[in-house]
Amino acid sequence: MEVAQSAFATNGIDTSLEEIARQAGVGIGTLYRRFPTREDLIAAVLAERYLKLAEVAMVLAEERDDPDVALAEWLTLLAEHMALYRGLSMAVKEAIHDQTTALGRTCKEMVDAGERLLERGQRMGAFRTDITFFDVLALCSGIVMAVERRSEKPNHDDLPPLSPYLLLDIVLRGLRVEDR
Amino acid sequence: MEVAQSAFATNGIDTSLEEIARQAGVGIGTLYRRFPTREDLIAAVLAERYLKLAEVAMVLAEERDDPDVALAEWLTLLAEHMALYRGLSMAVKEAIHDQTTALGRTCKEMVDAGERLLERGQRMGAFRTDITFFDVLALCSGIVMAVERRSEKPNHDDLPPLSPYLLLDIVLRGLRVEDR
DNA sequence: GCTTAAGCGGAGGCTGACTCCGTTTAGGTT
DNA sequence: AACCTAAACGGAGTCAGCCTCCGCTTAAGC
Repeated sequence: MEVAQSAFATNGIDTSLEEIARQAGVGIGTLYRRFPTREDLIAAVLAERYLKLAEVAMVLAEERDDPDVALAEWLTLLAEHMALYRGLSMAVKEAIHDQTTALGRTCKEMVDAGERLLERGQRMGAFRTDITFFDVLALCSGIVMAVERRSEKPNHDDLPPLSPYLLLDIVLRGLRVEDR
Repeated sequence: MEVAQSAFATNGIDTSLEEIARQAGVGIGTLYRRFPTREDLIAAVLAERYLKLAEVAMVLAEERDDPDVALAEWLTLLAEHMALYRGLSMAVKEAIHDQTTALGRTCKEMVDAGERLLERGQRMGAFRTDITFFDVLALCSGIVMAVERRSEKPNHDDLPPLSPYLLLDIVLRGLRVEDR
């Protein structure tokens, strides 16, 4: 079942639930009973990935002496995660502030781990102290949303590619304190 | 007619077109004949605002000696514009790269004016030269998207407010060259 | 007063979310 | 083995919104 749901990857997170049910060879009713909302399904699909991100945050906090590098690496992973399925970044952005949804609860640990990564950097004097981790998350999800093409228009001429890495780099520079 | 369309303001840019037609006291068919796509309608509603933004960009380029201040002021206006109607930032983001839509064409002048503002700053050595104006636009629209609450859940507890101004400030710092 | 073409409006077809209820299935009981 | 029951299943049905198409209205020209 989870397997078929990874069809998120090809059609984005807004794939019709009927389509998913069909591919999974299961009735639409069954799908809704197991996952009452789309977010429950997303959360189920992504749960292990979030645990991994939380772990990695802690590892980076220990292994990287430079908090700047640590945060940069972690945000890169987070951005790559959110870019996996079209529409995911928006869903995550909404969920992060809403612990009442399954997805929100699934993100919790990851968010906390990331927050510690930022606050450690702030204590070490690497980052501005007037920002919260929510600001950083907003920027990261904003970048991914901005880079996403909504639909795959076939002949949509080769646009300037809009690298999320460059945009992340800009943001990270903006997070650093002025005089280093 | 245009007047009724400013009901975008209350329900966001995704307001059902039938609802708009009803409020305008007009048939759905009539609405579609005048504005074949939703973007045509948005473009019509926003056209003068975009001209204004283009003008302002040119004024700022002359009046503000510091290109940093000029870009900051202009991006603030742009962000405020995109935050006017829920969903607008995403529509604009998509349209900017697609001159085949009415909205894309309406944005054109504004984008060009903003681009000159950035490039002037780059020539004056204020901004990194490895970025394009599309990067800046992406960050700006990303910020507005990230700050938007998708739906107005009534009792949605007072979340941390997530100021777009702070986020813009971060990005602007990131745009500046390292050693000033 | 009549003709005709442009403009109007809404019925209808389509898709997808979500619900509800009749049916199937499997486990336990005699 | 036959039966009972409760849980799991599946899809028909309802609703909303997008968009098209076609019959009707209206007004301008004769």
